[in-house]
Amino acid sequence: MRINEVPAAVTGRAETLPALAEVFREHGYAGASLALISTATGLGKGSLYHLFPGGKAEMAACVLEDIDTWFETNLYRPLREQDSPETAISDMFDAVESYFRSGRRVCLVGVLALGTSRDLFAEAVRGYFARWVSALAYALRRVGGDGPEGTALAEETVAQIQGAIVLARALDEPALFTRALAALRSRIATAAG
Amino acid sequence: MRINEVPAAVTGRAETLPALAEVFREHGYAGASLALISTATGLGKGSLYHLFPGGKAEMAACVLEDIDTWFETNLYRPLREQDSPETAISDMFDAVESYFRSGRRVCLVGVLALGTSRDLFAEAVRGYFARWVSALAYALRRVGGDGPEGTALAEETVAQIQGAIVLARALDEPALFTRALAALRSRIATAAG
DNA sequence: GCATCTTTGTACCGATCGGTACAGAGATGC
DNA sequence: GCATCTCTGTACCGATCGGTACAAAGATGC
Repeated sequence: MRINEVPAAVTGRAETLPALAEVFREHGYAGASLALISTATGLGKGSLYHLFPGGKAEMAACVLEDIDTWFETNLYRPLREQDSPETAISDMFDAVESYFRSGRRVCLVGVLALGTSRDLFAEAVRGYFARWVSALAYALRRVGGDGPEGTALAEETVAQIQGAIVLARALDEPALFTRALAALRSRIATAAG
Repeated sequence: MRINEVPAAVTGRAETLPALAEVFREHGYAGASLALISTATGLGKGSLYHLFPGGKAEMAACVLEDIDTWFETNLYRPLREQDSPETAISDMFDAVESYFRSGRRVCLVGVLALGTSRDLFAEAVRGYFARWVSALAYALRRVGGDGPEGTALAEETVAQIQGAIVLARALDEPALFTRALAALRSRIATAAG
């Protein structure tokens, strides 16, 4: 391990990201204390600051990047590149349903967007939603062909997903999230058909 | 001031609530430190704990109650009781547009719903959204007459409002919020007409 | 003016915050 | 086996956390 520079470190980082993400999701950026992070990851402060010299801010930034990559790979790219836009859109709803655990799991990017920490991660937050909307709008235009209509429907769809997470959690009724996705599917099918 | 029991205290409380609400909105429950609260309200710790012996938790609870009362008076009751449900719904959108400052202001109840602090205020958060949905569903049923359809559309509408706040803030594009409200208005008009 | 009660600023409490320092354990190369 | 480098647990730092104690200031009643 003398020649190569950051092999084990990178590996170790990737493995902690899911636990880190969960802490930030549940407690927000301000509420995620190092003590919580330490227990959630099973790592002491020494290890944490070895992996993330930048502290909490770097942890959150890495988590955001990880999430962004996942969405880019599993949602945005298919929406843009898959041959059948109908299939891509349907796959998107499947992915959303399972990623957000049918409404039981919160969207970290949405949480950050609402807080003051938005300023810290403004660009990442903006990019995440902007690329979601634009990829979906592109797919909608391909399937429907209604010119600029796609963007409005894409915005409404992404907003509906975010709002459904809020509402499902507030009412403690995960079924509401699933229902909302089903309604969106049929709305889009109608608009396209 | 010997006979009556809590006159000045109550007055003082009500006057601090807007500033308190703003702090909780911007920083969340965990992020709203007493130092921030103190500067925002212009009150020292002595005064704050005199007005709210229960500390932060009581402050947040009072803010939530205040918000709930406002929505009950200005939105829910009109939706339930106004003669014309169409007017009530249109007034609701006007109120929402101005209350949320055209998407520049965040919904505190939504913020709390996403965080861990939801557990502390679960009942208040649940009630706020449950009554919003049910009042709107009732108005929609009165205007449309499609049986149980109203609840689904009401849920979608409230979720869309919440999601539009998230998205407008994330993209730093308040116009998106206004656009979303306009789309909802016409969707409801279509569904009703 | 005096006594009473309310209101408020300040000092302080222990706990916890994010972050640093560093010694020693553990792995690796030769 | 020994030197080198990576990793990690622990102790500690100053700052800030939410909350308390309390004395002085301000209002009020008579």
